[in-house]
Amino acid sequence: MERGEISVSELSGGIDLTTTLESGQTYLWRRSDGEMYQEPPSEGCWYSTVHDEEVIRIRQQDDILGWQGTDDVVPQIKELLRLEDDLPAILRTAPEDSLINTALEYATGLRIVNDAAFGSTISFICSAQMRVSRIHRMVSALAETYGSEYTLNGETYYAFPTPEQLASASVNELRDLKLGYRAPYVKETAQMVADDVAHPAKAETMSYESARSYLTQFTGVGDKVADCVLLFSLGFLEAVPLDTWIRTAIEDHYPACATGSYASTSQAIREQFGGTYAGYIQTYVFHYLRNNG
DNA sequence: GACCAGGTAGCAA
DNA sequence: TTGCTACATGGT
Repeated sequence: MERGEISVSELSGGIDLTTTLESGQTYLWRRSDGEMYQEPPSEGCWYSTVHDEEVIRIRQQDDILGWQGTDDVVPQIKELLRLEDDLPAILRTAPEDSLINTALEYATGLRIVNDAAFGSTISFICSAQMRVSRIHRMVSALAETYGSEYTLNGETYYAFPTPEQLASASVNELRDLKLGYRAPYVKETAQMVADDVAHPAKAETMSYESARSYLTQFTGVGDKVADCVLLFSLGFLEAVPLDTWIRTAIEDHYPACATGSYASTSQAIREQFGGTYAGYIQTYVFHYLRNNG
């Protein structure tokens, strides 16, 4: 096992690891002291994931990010947590208003994540009409049931299943994991990727609008889920997913942006949030609203 | 017991 | 195109 440290003060804008990993962007990490979201992490507990066949553990203690891995996983951590993003420069592109100012202050150190595309896609298919803690439970169940096992320092970790592994599941098995009506969506999308009909990662090099449209060919992926995948796994930082929270915020704070269709409302709020990094701003606002109603 | 949660597919007009 | 409605499940 390798281990090491990353100095938080060397990151532009720093990071708050718990806020970043428990703000409903990613469901591919787990906490060593039990369930996420309910209570703050206990002192010294770790977050873990399996990425590209390597176990990654990370924790934050004040100004230090401690990490452990099957190898030197610093490059993977930098990529997954977007540690190279210049946070102050990004947040300066946001317009000044009371909601945004409050949200930016509330979630200091929040970074957008960069999950693997397939796991992100399935996670957000599962997210339909579901609270974040339950999405996390569903995704964890998928990993433990169909994912490959990895060992680090005597502990077992589960990778998110490959498309082939997930496509081997029956709809009834997925329903037993409490996926509900999302079960056939997950099955069909996994099958499409396994059969190489299409792959979410292929959207990465497209224009934003084309990429969103491309992703909606997967069963269970509509405009909103597509925007989540674009923002949280494919680097489209302008994507603004219109979920129930953001729609409420639009009605309350930016009524002029509520222009009817998803596409036009999305474009209006994207411009309202400053364009290029609108998705970053959206995630701060979402996190603030979800925790403060 | 309603109501709601990071919605989407299918179908009618 | 736009506007319904059904769809699972668990927490408040």
